Amino acid sequence: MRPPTWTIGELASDFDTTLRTIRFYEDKGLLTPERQGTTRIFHARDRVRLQLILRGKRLGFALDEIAHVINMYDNPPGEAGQLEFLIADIQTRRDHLLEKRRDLDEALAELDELERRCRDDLAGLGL
Amino acid sequence: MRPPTWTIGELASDFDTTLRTIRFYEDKGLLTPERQGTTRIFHARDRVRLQLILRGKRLGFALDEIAHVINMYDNPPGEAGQLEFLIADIQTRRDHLLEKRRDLDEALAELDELERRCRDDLAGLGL
DNA sequence: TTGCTCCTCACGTCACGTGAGGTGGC
DNA sequence: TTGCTCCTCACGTCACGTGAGGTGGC
Repeated sequence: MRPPTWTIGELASDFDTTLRTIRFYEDKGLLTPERQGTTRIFHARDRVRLQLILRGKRLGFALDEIAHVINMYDNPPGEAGQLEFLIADIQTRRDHLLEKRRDLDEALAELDELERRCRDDLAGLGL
Repeated sequence: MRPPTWTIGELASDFDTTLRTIRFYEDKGLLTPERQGTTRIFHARDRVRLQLILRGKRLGFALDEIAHVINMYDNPPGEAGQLEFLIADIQTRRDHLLEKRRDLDEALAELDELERRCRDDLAGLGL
C-alpha cells in the first residue's frame, strides 16, 4: 500500500485551477512537490496545502497572508507567549471573515431585491 | 438646499480606500465625477456606485463583472426576453455567493479548531 | 509516427501602489 | 510664505494568463 500521489494535471483538474497557478505557488515556496526527472510528483501534504491556498484566495487573502496562516496551522508554536500571540491573531482573522460574511449577506439581499423588481416588471408587461 | 457633494479625499476616507483607486475606477468608466477646473466633484450617484464597487471587490469579483452588475442594477431592461435573461443571471450569481459563504464557514470552523488546539497546548504548558 | 502530458522561459495583463513634480485656495 | 489637498504622468508590483518551443513515455 503506497501512499497516493498526484500529477500536476490531476491536481489542477481536481481543484479546477491551472498548471501555471500550481507552478507559481511552488515558485513562491508554498508547495514543495517531489521531482522525478523534471516532472512534479505531489503528495497528500501538498494537496491539502493547495486546497487551503485556493480557499484563502477565494476569500480574498494575499498569498503572503495565506502562507503565514497555513504555516501556523502546520506547526503551532510551543511557547506560551507565541501561543497567546497566535490566539490574538486568530481573533482578528475571525473578525475579518465575519465582516466578509456581512458583505455577502448584503449582496445576497440586493440580488433578491433586484430579482423582485425584475419579476414585477415582467408581470407588468404580461397584462 | 443643495444636494450633497464630496471630494475625492472625503470618499477615500469614508470608504477606507485610496485616491489612486478612485481615479482608477474613473479611468475605467465606472465613476463619472463632475469637474471644477481639474478637481473632481462627486455626487450621490457616484458615491453609491463606489460603495457597490468596493463591496464587489471584497467579494472577489473582477471589475468587468462589477461594471456589468451595477449597470444592470442602474437600468433593468424593459423587454421580456432580456428580463428573463437577467433573472437567470441573478440566479447564477446567487449560487456563486452561496458557495463563497460555504468557503467562509469552513474557514471559520478551522480557525475555531486551531484556537482550540492552541488553548489545549497552553493548558498543557500551565501544569 | 502521432497524441498526450509534462517542462522552462518570458512577455502580457489586471488592479492598483508609489513616488516625482506641479497647481490652487485658506 | 507655509500647509494642505488636489492634479497628471509613469514606472513598479502582485498573481497569474498565454503563447513559444521542447522533452518523454504509452
